[in-house]
Amino acid sequence: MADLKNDAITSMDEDFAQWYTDIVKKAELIEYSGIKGCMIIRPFGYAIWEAIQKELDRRFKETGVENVYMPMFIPESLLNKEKDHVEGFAPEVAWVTMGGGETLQERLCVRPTSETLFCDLYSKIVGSYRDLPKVYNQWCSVVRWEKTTRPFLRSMEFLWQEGHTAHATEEEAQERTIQMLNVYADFAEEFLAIPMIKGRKTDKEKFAGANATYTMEALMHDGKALQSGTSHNFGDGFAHAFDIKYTDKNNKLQYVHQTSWGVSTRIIGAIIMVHGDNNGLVLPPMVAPTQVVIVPIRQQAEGVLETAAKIKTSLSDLRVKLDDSDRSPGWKFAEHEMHGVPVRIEIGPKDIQENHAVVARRDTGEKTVVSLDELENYVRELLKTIQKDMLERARKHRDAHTYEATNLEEMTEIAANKPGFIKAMWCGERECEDALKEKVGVTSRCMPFEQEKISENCVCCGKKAKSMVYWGKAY
RNA sequence: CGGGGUGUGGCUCAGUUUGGUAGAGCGCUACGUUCGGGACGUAGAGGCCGCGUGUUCGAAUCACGUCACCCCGACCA
Repeated sequence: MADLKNDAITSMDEDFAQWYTDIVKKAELIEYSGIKGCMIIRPFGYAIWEAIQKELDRRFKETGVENVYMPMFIPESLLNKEKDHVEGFAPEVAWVTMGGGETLQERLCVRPTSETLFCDLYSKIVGSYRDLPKVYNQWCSVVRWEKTTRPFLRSMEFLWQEGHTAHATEEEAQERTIQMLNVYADFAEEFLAIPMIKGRKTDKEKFAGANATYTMEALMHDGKALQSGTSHNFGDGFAHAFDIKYTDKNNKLQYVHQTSWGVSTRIIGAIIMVHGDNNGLVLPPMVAPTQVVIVPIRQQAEGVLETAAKIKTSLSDLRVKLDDSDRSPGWKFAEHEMHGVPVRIEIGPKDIQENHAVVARRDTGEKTVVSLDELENYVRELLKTIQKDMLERARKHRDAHTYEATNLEEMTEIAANKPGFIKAMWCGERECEDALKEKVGVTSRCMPFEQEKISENCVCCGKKAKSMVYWGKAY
């Protein structure tokens, strides 16, 4: 704990990128390793990931997901089986060409994602309609040879989960694709207090090898978008490439229909950039490794630590920490604020004399004097309130930074001056999507499920519009 | 992968122009006084200057190479 504590972080208004970097370092989420693009996730950062894993995994299993573990190496021949997929990923795979000092007969890629391995497995274990569906998931790391990297947002190796399913029918696959997107978005809103826009990716933005990609997009504090989770419907494309067939009830051979879906440690970047402030991280109570910290004032004075310990015991079903280190109170305040602890209880001799404590909220900074008799209930309620308020605040911020444009001039003006989402109509043509990227500097984030009619015509070419699209600058 | 920047105790940086063998503040350790928003005093510890090669009597400083990190773009979870 020797580092950095006395330096304030860069203000987010002054330099958002530097603010982000300061937080990941000073809140002790990560340390840089000596390896390009690979970060060390420190205990505090990993605790956040564990909380995410635990909750997501629970939600997965409620929908019938089973966990497996796949090899981290993929033989080149296997990766090459599906044309779009290999073309999409080839530029960013790492290859193992030697083992034990010998050159390999066939080189192995370090998985950038595991569709091919799951397909290979399914081709072996699926034979009858009775074997379906297969709803597998794995928690693992993957490697993508990225050109530039940022902690959590884009690293060469990152942690994630990847779900891969095989179904008898197209309808069932589509249902599962949407189901998992909903699991993600509900999780993000209820657990991480991050409101999501759900929708479909344009063909340009969809996953290599997919028929359709669905996404949830969040808006960061600086007005940039972050793709926070994706769910893909593969149709039967991979099934044809990998020969995954089953015999149906009528004794006819059919190809399976598949899906895949993933959420990565990138979502920790979203937590930071949606909720954080100039004092550091702000964590929603649900995901916070420490939900309540008790800071004793003049802790060697009689009765202070004893009272603090009693308070801790009364809240022991929560994640409570009593900070009785010999730092000054002010130091502890700043320290726990940097780590985003949602609630702080201050307790000193004066409080004890008057039978109360001071309760401070991390999200608003508000301090309240609470009777010791009511403290337990007060804190429990406060955690719920904070969780709710944080979602509400994030939603307001997003809505306040969501704009509409009906023509190119408007859109250019907004994109240049008002960071955020831009809702605009689109004709469905790739040329217009490319042109908006070129001229306006925005990419399509998604075609939301909740469509609105902003106007009749495409914001770019003026022809008849097919759908409303969220546009923006993205991480 | 292009463009820009940075590597000197744990952290932030000075020193590099003009080569002479390393400094400051913070942090850290011990003791004491403190404690309601990053306390104070006293005494200490800690660095072959990212790495490599070269030039030189002599390199943190000059040259070449290399690695890593940061920022901005193009591509991705």
